[in-house]
Amino acid sequence: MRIGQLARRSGVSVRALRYYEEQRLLESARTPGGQRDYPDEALERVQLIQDLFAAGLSSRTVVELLPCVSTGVATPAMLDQLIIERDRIAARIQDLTRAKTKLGRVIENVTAAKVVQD
Amino acid sequence: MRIGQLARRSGVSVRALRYYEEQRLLESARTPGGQRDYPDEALERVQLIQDLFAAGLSSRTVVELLPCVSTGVATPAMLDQLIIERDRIAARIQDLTRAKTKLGRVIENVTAAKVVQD
DNA sequence: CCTAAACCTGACGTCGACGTGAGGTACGAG
DNA sequence: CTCGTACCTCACGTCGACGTCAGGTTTAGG
Repeated sequence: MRIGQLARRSGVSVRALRYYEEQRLLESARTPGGQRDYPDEALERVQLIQDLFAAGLSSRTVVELLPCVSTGVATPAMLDQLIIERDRIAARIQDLTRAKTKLGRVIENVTAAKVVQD
Repeated sequence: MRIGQLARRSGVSVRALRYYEEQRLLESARTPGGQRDYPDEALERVQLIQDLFAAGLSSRTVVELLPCVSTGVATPAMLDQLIIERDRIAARIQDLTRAKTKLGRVIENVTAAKVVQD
């Protein structure tokens, strides 16, 4: 599979895929002409990378954790890092939940005020 | 209250407070000498701004929503925006929850493998 | 009056995940 | 062989929420 097709299938840009390779998140074989050639598994990998980015991990962290996320084998340091990131995500969820509740209350207030006004 | 004290009380930097003013998120009176002088309510306001930033809102969005968040009065457009942001936060929470679950499973796998190995 | 600490206004630097444009090469269809 | 499209490698631009440095002013205390 070439880069354009992988981009369309995964929903990320061609530029992003090259960036992933630059950051050593994603490898590619090359055609004799020098064009990238991806195996089918690359699709899952790109989706995994996207998930981790969406969770707020940096590319540096992702590159450290990708091996154990995909293989299930981890060094103690990697396990620590995994736990740190999971806890960070949990804390972030707390923050967002609080903010959502706050906005929800504002919406209720505003709506109530409007109803009264009507 | 002067800027340094507000910074210490709210836990944000002096630079950040000046930035908030630049973005019209926060007002200040001035002493005859030109130094910022904040009322006590500024503390709550800064905390509110922080909460909204933490929820991923941009300063532009915050400046649009601050009036109704603090006063409870909103135009229809503001109400729409409030709902959009709340839903965006909810979606973000979903993403993070999925990622957290995924990392949790990886941690379980790794831990299980290690226990077996022991 | 003097000094140190806190404050002021520019204005440039940062970081991460790409976007974007330039200038050139590879590939598949006809 | 040729054309159009996809691809290649630099390499600079972007955006947002500040950090940081420079050079000067204000304030509170002794």
